[in-house]
Amino acid sequence: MLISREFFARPSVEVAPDLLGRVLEHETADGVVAVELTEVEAYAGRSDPASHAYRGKTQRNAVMFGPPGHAYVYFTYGMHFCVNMVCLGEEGSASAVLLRAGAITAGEDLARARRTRSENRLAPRDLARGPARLCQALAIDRSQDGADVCVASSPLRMLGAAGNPARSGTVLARGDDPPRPPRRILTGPRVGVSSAAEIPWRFWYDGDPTVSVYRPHVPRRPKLVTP
DNA sequence: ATGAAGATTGCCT
DNA sequence: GGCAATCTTCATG
Repeated sequence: MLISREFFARPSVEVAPDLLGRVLEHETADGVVAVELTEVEAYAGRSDPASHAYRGKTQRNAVMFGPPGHAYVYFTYGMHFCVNMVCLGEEGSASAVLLRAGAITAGEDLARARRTRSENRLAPRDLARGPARLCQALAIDRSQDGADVCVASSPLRMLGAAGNPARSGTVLARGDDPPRPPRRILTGPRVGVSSAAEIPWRFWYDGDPTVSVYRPHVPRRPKLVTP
């Protein structure tokens, strides 16, 4: 079941905890990989010093200023991609939710192949444990920037989870997972942000092994040049 | 034009 | 726990 655009047309702080347990699916020529979200972070946009949208609209963050239900993908540290879901706060607020981690629910072999660097076999919990790892497992890059996740024809789409309220009471088809019991959601400071670090806008499933480890922001030392 | 910092990760000691 | 990798974006001169 596809998630509606109205779902995303709320402040990101409301959307973020609601995204836990939802499934992001990406279909490419190689196949489908899906991830059930276990950790997210809300960014408020223009009013949030930690948001990429804080200083206004640029070429990079333009999608965040557009309609909700689209993917904002950015490139960082010269090698990593991270994906957000655009939400709606106040008009033009450019709020979004960063997808930080999840559990692979489909296409595990393909996800592992994309994530594998060395000979070591990655454990399932490590396939999408962290925002850049999640993108790598799903093969998300800047070409998915602006993708609409609310239409069935999109290669990148957001689905409701098995056992979510919309499906309770329906007869499960053979092979479907049974509904799961509700899970406790914890909240705390966002990972690696230098400003507004005290605001608890990170949400995750208590005790879930796929949730990334918390790290406070640490400024990197300037490159040292010795003549 | 130039430089510093970054919503991170993996490998090293 | 420390640090390098790697490059885009943004701010400043």
